[in-house]
Amino acid sequence: MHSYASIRNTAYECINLPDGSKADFAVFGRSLRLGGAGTDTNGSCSMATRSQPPIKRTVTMQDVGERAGVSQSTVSRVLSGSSPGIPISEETRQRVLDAVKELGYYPNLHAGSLRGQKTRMISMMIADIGNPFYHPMVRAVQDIAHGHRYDVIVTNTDHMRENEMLFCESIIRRPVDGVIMVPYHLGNEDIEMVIERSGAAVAVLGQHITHPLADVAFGDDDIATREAVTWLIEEKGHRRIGFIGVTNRFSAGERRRLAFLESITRAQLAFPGEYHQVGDWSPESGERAMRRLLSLPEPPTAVFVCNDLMAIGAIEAAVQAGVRVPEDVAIIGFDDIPIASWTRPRLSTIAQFPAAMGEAMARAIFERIDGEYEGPARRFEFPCKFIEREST
Amino acid sequence: MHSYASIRNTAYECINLPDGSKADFAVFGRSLRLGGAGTDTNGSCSMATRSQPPIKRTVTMQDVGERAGVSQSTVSRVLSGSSPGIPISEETRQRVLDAVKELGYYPNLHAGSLRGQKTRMISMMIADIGNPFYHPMVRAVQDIAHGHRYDVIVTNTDHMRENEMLFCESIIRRPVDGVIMVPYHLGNEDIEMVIERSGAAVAVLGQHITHPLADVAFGDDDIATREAVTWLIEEKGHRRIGFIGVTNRFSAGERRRLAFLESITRAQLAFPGEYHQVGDWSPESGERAMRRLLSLPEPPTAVFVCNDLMAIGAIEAAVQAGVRVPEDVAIIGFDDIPIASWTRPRLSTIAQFPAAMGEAMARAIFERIDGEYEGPARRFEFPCKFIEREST
DNA sequence: CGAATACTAGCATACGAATGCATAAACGTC
DNA sequence: GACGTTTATGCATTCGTATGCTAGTATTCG
Repeated sequence: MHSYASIRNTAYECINLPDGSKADFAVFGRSLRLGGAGTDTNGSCSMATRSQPPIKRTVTMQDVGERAGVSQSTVSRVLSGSSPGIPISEETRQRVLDAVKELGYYPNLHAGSLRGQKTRMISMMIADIGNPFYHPMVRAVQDIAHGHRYDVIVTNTDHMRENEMLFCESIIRRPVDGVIMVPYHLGNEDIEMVIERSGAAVAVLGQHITHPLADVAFGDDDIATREAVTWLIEEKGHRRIGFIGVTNRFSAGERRRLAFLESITRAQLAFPGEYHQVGDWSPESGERAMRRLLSLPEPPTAVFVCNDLMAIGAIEAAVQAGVRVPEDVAIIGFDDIPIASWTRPRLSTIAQFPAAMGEAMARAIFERIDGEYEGPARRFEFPCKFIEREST
Repeated sequence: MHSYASIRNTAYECINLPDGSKADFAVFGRSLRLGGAGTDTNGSCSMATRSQPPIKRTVTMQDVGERAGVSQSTVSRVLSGSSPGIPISEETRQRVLDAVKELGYYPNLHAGSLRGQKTRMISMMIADIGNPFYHPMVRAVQDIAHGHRYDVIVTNTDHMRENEMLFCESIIRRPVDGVIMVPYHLGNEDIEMVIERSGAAVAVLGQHITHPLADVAFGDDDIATREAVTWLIEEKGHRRIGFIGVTNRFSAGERRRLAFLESITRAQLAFPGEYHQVGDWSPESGERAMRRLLSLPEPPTAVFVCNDLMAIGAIEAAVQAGVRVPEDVAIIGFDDIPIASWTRPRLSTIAQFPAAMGEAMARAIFERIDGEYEGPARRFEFPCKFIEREST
């Protein structure tokens, strides 16, 4: 009934070109309907002795072989480019290729995964898809993976340790070729376990990871933080600066807090405890934190916020409280997510480059997967960049 | 050396509880280091005849069986809750469970996938992770999937037909239990093929899909569009209304265009061709489209934009052109992504409920996967809701 | 006391593809 | 014409798990 026109016409008829190049694609099923052809030479289902109706939905190499009058192993060799030592006659190769087309054969990736070949999957762990910071990163990883004909499993942790550990377990249960993660709690031991048990190539966003085999990407957010805070003090003349951060001894938030404190101390400014507020990266938490700061008897005249989402919440809180930004209070964010340039006032922030980070991590693991690199862990550092807009 | 403390302490020791409930988790490896225990009863690698060093990274049921002094099949039955007819003595069960713990055994999901059991994966196709509209949807799907202990493969199509077809092919090559997609080009035939070849449960966001087995979710965006446009005309008194849409005969954009035209026509307003501008869903394209509208000799006093991202671009274009929103031109968007309430002016828009849609689709496929529902396709309609803010 | 009936647990096989090894045919050489 | 060599293909096994079938041991019944 259906013609499957759109799929059928795809331009992927490139299983194993005569010139020796190979591809893992087999398309152009002349008739993708299965089990109904009728006039095949020996097209009846080979499982006919079963009590179940002979409906077989998957086309296997066995089927292709029967159709072409060769064995399954020959089909495998034709399709996989036959290891150089083992020649295949041109006639056989052609018969197999024809049968592949006629039956609409596709290789079953699950089989290869089980045999310990490539799984053609990578797994990616991020904290929250809802945070735009991660989008370009996921994007970059996906694009590179798809270029390698890999699929990507994406998982959120919501910054929770338990979810990060579940992620590791899921990799042991379903080993993949590569893993990219943004851990907030996991340490080198956990990564060691993932590598040892799954054999995957691992890349991590996180300065604190020093596993000898895990490639690492990170931003120099401490430097950028010091520069920005110093700028607030020296250029803008702020003396009372608040800080909205997060709780986690590993995270970038903590690194930024230390860098912030360093700048404050160096300038010999006071930093009362109430000036340090804690959120959870979300706009709502930023809004709450800002409200607390604004309700202080002597509120800060500038606030350094650990990410843009919380900074946006902070702006919102200020607007609602009738406090002008930046006249009454300056706000500075971190990440430079797209929204940052659409708020009013537009948000001053420190740009990171998640797309570049994602790309670096993806390239790193594919170099390992493809055997192009086998050495020790590499560390990719990405400079951050302060962007002055209207909120400071 | 390493203790793997964090993983080891996870609270997932719940393989197959005595009460009959079962879980597919096996954790608490007392010693997750492999091949080094030394004093195992028969812990030496069973593959010792190989020339390769006896480093075996994966712990299999065979290993567990040897440790517990039972066969692999018995281990399987203990762990999988043993089909009711086949009882297992409590002592054996306990020995197996102990061995599982001691060896840190995890089931290998690839094996089950090959055997044609559940793959414990679902695949999700969206147009663009960069568009916040999809986040709550992906989120909802992931959360429900993880609740079922499923992983989610996420793929972008960038609205391109070719990528949508590649997605279908990838599902044939690596069958999954469930598929959720947001197609812009695929039709019923393509979905038929996916279902037939992969056997997956399929749910689709898209009113135009009427496949007898594919559950469908969609919003009543045409109704919402008519209401909003009529409101612009009747309540706000606009007579010259522009439209920024997209090109695609299937997409929601086209449906909204038709609904828009209907309202215009019913009000007997003129709609010159230049008032219809086309973008590609992105803010930049919205900005360009708006610039074209504003440069007309008689620009519209209100513009209906097919999604929020383009509407934000439109606001940007207006601001840059010195045109006041909403005094000089009213702008109305579609989707109600979070950013919409952070722009200035805050964007009036038509809310959709992507989280609810994602949840509906995920529940639908899991009902089919779990065999709780086997009937014909269901259609889940979600009302849209106009939200008046400051841009109109 | 022998036989029927629980209980248990192991053996063998299948899933789909890759690959080492064996084999068959064709050809050339002495 | 026997043998070595090349060329082309098939057989059998492997990956880790689930499961139908078989076999053995206790327990109970006639």
